[in-house]
This record gives sequence, structure tokens and C-alpha cells, in this order.
Amino acid sequence: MEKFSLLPYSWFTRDAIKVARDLLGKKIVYKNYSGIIVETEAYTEDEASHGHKITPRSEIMLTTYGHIYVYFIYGMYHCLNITTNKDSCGAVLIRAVEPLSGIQEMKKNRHTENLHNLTSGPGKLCEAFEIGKKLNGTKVNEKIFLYDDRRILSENIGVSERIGIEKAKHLPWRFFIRGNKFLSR
DNA sequence: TACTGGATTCACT
DNA sequence: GTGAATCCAGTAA
Repeated sequence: MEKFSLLPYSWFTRDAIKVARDLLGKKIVYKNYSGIIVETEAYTEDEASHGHKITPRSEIMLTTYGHIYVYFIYGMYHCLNITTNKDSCGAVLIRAVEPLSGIQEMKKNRHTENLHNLTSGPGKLCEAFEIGKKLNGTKVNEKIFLYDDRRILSENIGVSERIGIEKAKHLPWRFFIRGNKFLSR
């Protein structure tokens, strides 16, 4: 029987692009909600990133790694990021997860019964998981937990060869699990 | 203090 | 495919 192990804090010292890719298939837990990460995006200090210009909001990208960075956007949605890069600026946006537990509660939060519409987008998963700005600045595995859960990866998603990589329109790198039904868009 | 636009989602055509 | 919803952070004055 394989054990669940938390991703150590030091796991996030690496570059955002590596962390974003490696986060695919990992398990995210908050309160009674959990899911498998199926889509991420890596931001560093390029033009498309908040890290391009360091401000009080984005400073966390430069000064920390392994911390939760939540910001509010378009007047209605939150986006969940995890800071990376020990000696530079970086963060990974969690864009979509496959729900594992707390699904009934997620349906209430999202006002839908459609399983595929619960967490298939950055704003959606924050609404489903009740993730808001109060989590901003907390450390990984303090309130939001990340597990290297190979058991679930093999049972629910498939082998790592199914991981797809795509260069987005602009600079950030997007990573997703090819063929997964819970991707955004 | 005022203005601008966004790492999105949803409804509608 | 297009546009509305909606508010906060960032910028300029």
C-alpha cells in the first residue's frame, strides 16, 4: 500500500515551468475538498506575468516560493497560484482540477449539477473549493495541501506519457493532461 | 481622486 | 463568435 506524501516546501524552489509541469497529476486538498490537478500555467517575469512589474500585490512572486498567491479578477473571480523560484520571480496558476471529494458541496458552490463544469477553469475551481483572498500569503501545506499521490494518478488519470505541453498564445507556458475531460475551455 | 483594464465565465446570437 | 458582468490593483495627476 502506497503512502500519500506531502510535496515538501523545497519542491517549489525550482523554476515555475518545471513546477507547473510536475504539478500535473498531484492532489490538492483544502477543507473537505480535493482534486487532481490537470491543467497549470507557468508565469515568471515575462510581459504576461504579474511578476513583470513587482507591486505590493505581486511582490510575493519575487520574495517567496511555496506560498499561495490568490488574486481577484474581472470583479468576480479568484485565481489560485503557488509561488516558485527560490532566487527569482515565479508562480504557477492552477487552471483546472478533476474533483475527487467534496463534490456535493462543490455543486452547491457552483450552482450546477454538471460534474465537468465544477472545476474546469481557474475561476471555477476557486468558487468550487471556496478559495478566496484570505488564503493569500499562506504557506503550502498550511491550509491548502499538495500531495504526491501516485496511487490516484495511476488509477484515475493514466500514465505520465499522457501529459501534454502546449505553448500558449503569449508567453506563459500551459501544461495539461491530454485527453482529460476536466480541462478548461 | 479618477481612470483603465484584467492569468474569466456565462449567456446569447 | 461576441459582449456583459463587476471590482480591485495599478497608474497618473
